[in-house]
Amino acid sequence: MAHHHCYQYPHPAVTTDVAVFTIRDQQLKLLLVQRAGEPYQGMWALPGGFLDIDEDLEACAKRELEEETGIRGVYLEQLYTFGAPNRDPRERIISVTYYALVPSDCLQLKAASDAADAQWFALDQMPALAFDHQQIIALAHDRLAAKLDYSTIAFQFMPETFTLGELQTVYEILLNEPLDKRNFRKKILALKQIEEIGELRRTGNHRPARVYQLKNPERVDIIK
Amino acid sequence: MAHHHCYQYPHPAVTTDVAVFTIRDQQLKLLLVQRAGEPYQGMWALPGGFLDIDEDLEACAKRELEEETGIRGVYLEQLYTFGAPNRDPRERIISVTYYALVPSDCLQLKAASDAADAQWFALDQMPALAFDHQQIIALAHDRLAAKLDYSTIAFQFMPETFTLGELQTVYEILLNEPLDKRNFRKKILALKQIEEIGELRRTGNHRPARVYQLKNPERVDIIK
DNA sequence: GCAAAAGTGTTCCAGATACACCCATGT
DNA sequence: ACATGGGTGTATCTGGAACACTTTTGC
Repeated sequence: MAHHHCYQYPHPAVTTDVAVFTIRDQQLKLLLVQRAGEPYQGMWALPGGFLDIDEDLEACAKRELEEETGIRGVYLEQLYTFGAPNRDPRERIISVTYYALVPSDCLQLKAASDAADAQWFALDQMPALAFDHQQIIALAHDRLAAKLDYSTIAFQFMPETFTLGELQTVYEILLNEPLDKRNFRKKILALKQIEEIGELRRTGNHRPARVYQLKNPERVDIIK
Repeated sequence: MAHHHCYQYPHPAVTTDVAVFTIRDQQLKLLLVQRAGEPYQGMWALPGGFLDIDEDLEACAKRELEEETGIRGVYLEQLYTFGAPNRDPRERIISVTYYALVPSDCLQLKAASDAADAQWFALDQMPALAFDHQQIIALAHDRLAAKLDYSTIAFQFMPETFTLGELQTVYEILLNEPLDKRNFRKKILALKQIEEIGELRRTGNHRPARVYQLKNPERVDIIK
């Protein structure tokens, strides 16, 4: 039953790995799974796994993400392909990596067969990571930071409806600096990416806030 | 001698393909090779080929590029990884694609074993292309256009020494619009990426131009 | 002396930044 | 009544865009 798939020349294995970001507890966090098997058993790694032979790359990333963490329907973008000859001790593995952004109200994490556990980690409190995943995360974080400036990618962190104050908080966490409320609102509304749904949300001892939603929830636009 | 490399699960093949751009005859051109064997025999394709099992991805792109076209030592950056299940009729192939920029004085093209011929094509005069290479080229062109705005990537088209007039012509070709000479010089010199070598170049019936060179020829910086 | 590209500063405009007060609610 | 975040407009600054003439050479 073993080694029935034979080729004239050696073939590397191909995997996908996904760096999933969200905003939780006023911090940017990343989703990791604890490895159930060798190699690097017990260490933490990005969700991901081997490509099925008739499966599209992005479909593989989505499938592994759902199998290992229960997350689905998120914004997903290809990041980079890693293929250093010895990045995996078992065999030559090419990893096509993706990064994903999930809304801050996404709670549906589940541990599944390939992963003993899945957990959110703040970027400055990461455990020891398997393979070259530290490098993948660093690149994903750089890309996310760059895209904040010239795209509407940050909207992908928002739940279906949200207030301008909540959106500003997300931007402040991502940029790690306070923003001016009036300038922020002016810039966001000028993008014409969100619209009022006509409701007010009351939370706490203060004036209720207008509720907005994205006009094109799936879309990330390049701005400027 | 065939099919000695066996695996428990099926493995895709991995290739690299490279979209090489240059400026020639006042046009942005792309390097294609004519396919010597099946599939798509006689059609044109990007230079590229199969990854050796112990070879780094970028090394593979550079090796195939030199084997098929004689070009070496160019600026090379990973573009995207294509892996639609039926993009190659032979077997499942994942292609890690790169794009490269070569200086406009690069003449060393040679036909080699895998490619019957190598030739520069203007982007609006492309022949029929093998596989999904049309799609790869479109993406590479988009990326190049985007990077013009926020990086110093255009300098990679310049030979070792050049004049500001030559540099402006390159930008005008890439952006497909005339530029104001004074604003262009102001912006370029503000980048502090080039320096005078102290010589003048006289070409034609007019005043000689100062000759410049890059301070860091290998480096591409993000600007703004 | 004429044609052709090299070289050089200033004005103007638009988009980003800085900034302070009133409003609606819960306790 | 007071504490809390929601909501709003204007003045200033800065970086990009527009713009014309003199210089040096080959013929």
